Amino acid sequence: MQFYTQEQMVDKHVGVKGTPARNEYDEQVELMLVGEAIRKARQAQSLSQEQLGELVGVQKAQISRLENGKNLTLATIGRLFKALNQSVALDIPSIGRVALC
Amino acid sequence: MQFYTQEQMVDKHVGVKGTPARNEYDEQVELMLVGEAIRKARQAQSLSQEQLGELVGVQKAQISRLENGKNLTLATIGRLFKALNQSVALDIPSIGRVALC
DNA sequence: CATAAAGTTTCGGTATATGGAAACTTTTTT
DNA sequence: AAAAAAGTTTCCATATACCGAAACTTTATG
Repeated sequence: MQFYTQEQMVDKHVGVKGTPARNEYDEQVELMLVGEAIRKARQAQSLSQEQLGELVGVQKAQISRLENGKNLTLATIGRLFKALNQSVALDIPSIGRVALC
Repeated sequence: MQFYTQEQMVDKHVGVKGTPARNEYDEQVELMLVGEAIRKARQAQSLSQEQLGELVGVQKAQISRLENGKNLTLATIGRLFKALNQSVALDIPSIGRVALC
């Protein structure tokens, strides 16, 4: 019986690093990770999506989309963590950090 | 003679923290800082906007816009620093870091 | 298992990003 | 100061984000 790593499976079924399909896949994964971070932050404060929506000023549907990696822009992320009362920064090692809220 | 801090001037002429006009202003400032970070990273490698454009696969006009804080999305930022061979991460203290490339 | 609460998806209209082409402006070099 | 290089802006068509409303699905709770 042969076993495969996650990386091998993705290479095989999506494409290796650098191919257009793989780039798009990797981007999606990153966005989903950001979404998951939002979800964790919300849950850590025991808020429902609806409650967070009220804090931010959007509907629960929008919160759901954000937590699932959709509609994520820098501005949106900033507004969200601002409402959650948490800092977010873009960290670029060679330059420093840029606070988003 | 009366002197004012930057913060006081912004409070007075744009609005205090929390007002819609001020929020929009602060967002713009953040985006410009990200743009400046991109510019610095490019210059550190002695690349022209045109050369960076070739690396990323876009025209120099687009690089110019990005460095001036326009058209900046997570995906765009990720692609850009990838081309510059530098890591970028979203840093959310309570949760951790999410790499964008 | 029935009901409510929480979360997700679809529809649809508006806003913003994408990025090429080309004109234009600023900066650098000679 | 003329020419070249670098950077910016405008125009424009297409794509994606934005986000409300409402239907729908999943997960808790009595």
